Amino acid sequence: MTIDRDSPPPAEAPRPRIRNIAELAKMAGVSAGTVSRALAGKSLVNVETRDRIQGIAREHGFRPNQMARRLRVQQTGVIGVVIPLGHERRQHISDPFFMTLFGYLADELTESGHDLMLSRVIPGDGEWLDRIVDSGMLDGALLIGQSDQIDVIESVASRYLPLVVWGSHRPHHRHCTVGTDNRAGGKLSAARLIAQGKSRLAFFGDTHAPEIADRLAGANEAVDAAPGVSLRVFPTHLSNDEMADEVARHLDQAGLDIDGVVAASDMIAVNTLSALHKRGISVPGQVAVVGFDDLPIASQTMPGLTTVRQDIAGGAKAMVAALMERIAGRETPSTVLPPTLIVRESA
Amino acid sequence: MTIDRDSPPPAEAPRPRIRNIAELAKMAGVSAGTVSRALAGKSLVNVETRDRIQGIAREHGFRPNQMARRLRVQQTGVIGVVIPLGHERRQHISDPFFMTLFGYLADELTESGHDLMLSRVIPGDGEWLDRIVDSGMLDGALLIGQSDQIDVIESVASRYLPLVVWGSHRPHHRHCTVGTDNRAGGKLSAARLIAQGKSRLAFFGDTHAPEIADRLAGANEAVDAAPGVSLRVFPTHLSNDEMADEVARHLDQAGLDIDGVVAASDMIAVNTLSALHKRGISVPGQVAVVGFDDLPIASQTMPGLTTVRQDIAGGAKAMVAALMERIAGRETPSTVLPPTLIVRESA
DNA sequence: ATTGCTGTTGCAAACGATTGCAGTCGAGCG
DNA sequence: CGCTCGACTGCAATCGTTTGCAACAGCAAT
Repeated sequence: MTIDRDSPPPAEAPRPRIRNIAELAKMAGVSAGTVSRALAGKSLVNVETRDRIQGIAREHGFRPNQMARRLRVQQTGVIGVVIPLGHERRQHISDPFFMTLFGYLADELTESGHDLMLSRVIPGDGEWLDRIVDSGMLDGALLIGQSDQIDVIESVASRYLPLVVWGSHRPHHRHCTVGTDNRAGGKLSAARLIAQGKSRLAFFGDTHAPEIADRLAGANEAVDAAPGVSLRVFPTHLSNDEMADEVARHLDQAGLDIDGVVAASDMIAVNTLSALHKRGISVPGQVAVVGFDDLPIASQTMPGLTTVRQDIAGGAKAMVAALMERIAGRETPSTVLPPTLIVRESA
Repeated sequence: MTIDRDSPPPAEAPRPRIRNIAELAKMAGVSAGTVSRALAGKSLVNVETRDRIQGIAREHGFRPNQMARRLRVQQTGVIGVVIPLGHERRQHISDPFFMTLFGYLADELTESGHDLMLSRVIPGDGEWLDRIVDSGMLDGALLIGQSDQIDVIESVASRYLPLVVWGSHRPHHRHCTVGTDNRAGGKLSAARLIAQGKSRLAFFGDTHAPEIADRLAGANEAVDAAPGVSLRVFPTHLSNDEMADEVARHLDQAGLDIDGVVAASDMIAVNTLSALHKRGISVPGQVAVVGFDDLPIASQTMPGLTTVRQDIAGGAKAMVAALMERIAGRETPSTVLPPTLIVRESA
């Protein structure tokens, strides 16, 4: 299992390494200021000294220390990306939805020349977000999900402009959010099931998170508008390990008292599909399922998952755009993205 | 789509914000040095002045600037995580394997009190890694995958100790790697198919990446040892969009000339499963499939995916452990993790 | 009364860049 | 010849901490 324990490398040191601008300045016979300007390619230095300095720098592989530069110019080019872990404790970070959004965010951010920092989050302490935004290392911060930390978020947002949050917008919120119209999404989901002739619906999800609560509200809206249709809610965690068991338990408990399930996420839906399959219950014949998110995985289940699509890529773009505005000192309104129903086979 | 354009928030500023340690020092009537020590909880300051200073800090929500502190103490607590994008250009970052490993890495690192920075990667420029490690912002760097950048990695590794790479180990490499024994994994995969009575095998994957080439080599090893068994290789990209089409094309081209496929990754396997299903080809009856990675998704396909498991969590742990050693200035050997065959229904 | 601690605190020098301001030097112009 | 101007370059302050060293007070021991 462990190999290559042999000799250390021959440790060749071709040139003495230059540690800072002052050393390079001495070598070039100029002052530190000139070196700084030369390396930055400013026009104030004579082209030939500039080239000479850049030559030495290249030759010795010297690059100015970013930490020092950033301290001096008072901006870092670093954006913090944070997931608040409120109720769901462990491993939230590998949640596929988070990862997908995170991937798009990373693309957008690096595209615009920013670095991206994932900061330590200590739940259960009302100061986690303050610690992050006050660290002085960040030009701005992006939050993925509100969890149950609305109060903390609100309080920080009231004094810290460059903050954008993925989640649900409420009229009295002061913080800038980008998110899907979850209520509309929930309604789409339930409405689809009802349109397919289902009437004994179940909702699988954890309604402590505001997003999920909205989806449930939307589903209820559709149900209320349809006479003879009922909806039971089964609390289901979002973290992958507990989820599978919980779904199985719900299914066993409810038996065939349900003929349609509106899942609060695609992951829940996928687990439901697989649990139904194990029990020999046909989809969508006996029980229809509709998911939420439209993650890549949704198109690869069998049967294909009918789901409510969130425009994750568009959301990421909107978040970054808003953040850039706010870094520049301008207020931005919240954005709510319309969901769309993607019909596949499961409902 | 855009709401809440109304009035800006009332902008309450309860207390004048403290900008730095010196201001706080003036308020407390002590020197900056004392404040620094007090905030750090050092024992050298009188407990009662310490408490007083901490009180003022808390009251005003003051936190020392990390950029300055890190410049001074010459260590950042930040670890860079980088994916080299060599041949596969776009969207590599949302690759589920990468994301999964990244998630575990993030867990390990934050666990040990480190921040994690995803740096901009400019492919096609031999200096990308130098730029990252010489930025002066990082205590160390973790690379996910070698892609076709071995030369660059080797050259940086020869002068920069705190660097650990996920990927294949070759005897002459000087850089520290952590990775699965891909050859053994490939062999397990093909051997399973052969043991199930399959004899016309196909390999789906992109052999430009060293990891994948190893898996193919392992598969060939198993094939060579079994008389009458053949293996054809079908180049298949790793990025999600092209993959589905390619797999479909392969299947149409090969028809039933194949009865088993060793997929270079679970994502390829999942796509294969779904393409087979669409064509009405039974799994594992007519064609058996085995994947590679054992991502969470593998257990949720129908039929469940038989696959070669990489110990991603263990790998992440090993990478971080090695990195910490190296940050402390000690050499570490490479680690190669044994793969295991996870048997489900698809083969 | 001197010496020697001990427990606190202040001073000032780092850390490694950037940048406004002032100085130098030569050329050009009246 | 004196003056101005432009093109460079150097000086030194600044960003906000940390930390070695010195200082100082109070107190016990000599």
